[in-house]
Amino acid sequence: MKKITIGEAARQSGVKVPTIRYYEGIGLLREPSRSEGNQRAYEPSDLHRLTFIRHARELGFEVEAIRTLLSLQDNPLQPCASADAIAKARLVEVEQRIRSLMALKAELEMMVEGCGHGRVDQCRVIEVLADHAQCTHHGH
Amino acid sequence: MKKITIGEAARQSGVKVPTIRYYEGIGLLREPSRSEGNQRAYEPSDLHRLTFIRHARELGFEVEAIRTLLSLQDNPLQPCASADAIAKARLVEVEQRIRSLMALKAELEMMVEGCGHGRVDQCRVIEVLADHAQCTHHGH
DNA sequence: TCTTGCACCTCTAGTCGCTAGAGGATGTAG
DNA sequence: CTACATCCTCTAGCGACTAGAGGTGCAAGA
Repeated sequence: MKKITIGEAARQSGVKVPTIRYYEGIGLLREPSRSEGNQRAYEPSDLHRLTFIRHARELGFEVEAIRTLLSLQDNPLQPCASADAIAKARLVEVEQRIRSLMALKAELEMMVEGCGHGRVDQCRVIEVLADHAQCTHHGH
Repeated sequence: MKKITIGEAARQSGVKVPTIRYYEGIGLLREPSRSEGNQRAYEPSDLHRLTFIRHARELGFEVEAIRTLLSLQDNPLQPCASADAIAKARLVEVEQRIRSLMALKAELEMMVEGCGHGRVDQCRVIEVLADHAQCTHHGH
């Protein structure tokens, strides 16, 4: 098996070099073997793990959730209810976030459209911010 | 004008007490006058400013953007192009974030639906995370 | 062989927007 | 007068990195 440097691992996984070292520090990634000159030498399995982590981070999973997902991956004979629960919880979060962002979008659009590009004292943007009652959405 | 305590200001503005002190520390809020016993005494104008800040934070504006928006509000005779630009930039951010979250939602739904509640080695959640090529959306 | 220059090493501190807690002073109600 | 809530300042912590200092390793060209 070919070992690769941390820089190469970064290139291939899409995770930055300091972030890889950070993941090692918090125990997401095992400590790799070292070259004679004390440089980290990664194996293909580390690369897989890194890619898994990157993908999960992109999906917005927190490090603690990823820790659980990784330990599930390491024990493939367990029931996958935990993985399912984690993904479902994340899905609910994402759905909520989308709803809230849609409301914000509507409010921002109202602000921007209402701006007549005149002076600040007639500006809808400032006005809406100053007076919450003008919001169409009062959920926040 | 009636002065109020920081706790009352927190209650009326919806901004927590330590957060109000924090805003003062970073210069978003002026230093209020003090009572004999060195306790902060806020005026109605401070309350307006706090509400403005809270509302802007809820809309996701960063503190630096709010600093600019506040200085615009303080100088109402200026043209409002800056406020407009800030709001527009925020709108673009929100739209991008919504798009990206929609893609994540689709991917998470696929993961959750595919999970047959069996063992981890057949779990779609883990599988998709491990193999990025299975994603329907390759933007990330 | 030497040197250039990049990639690597460890360690600490900074980012953002708060939040938590220690340890003490003040204000108010009974 | 005594509780007790609220206030004060100060420092440290959160998550997930990112930046920088100060030093070592290594491969390639002159």
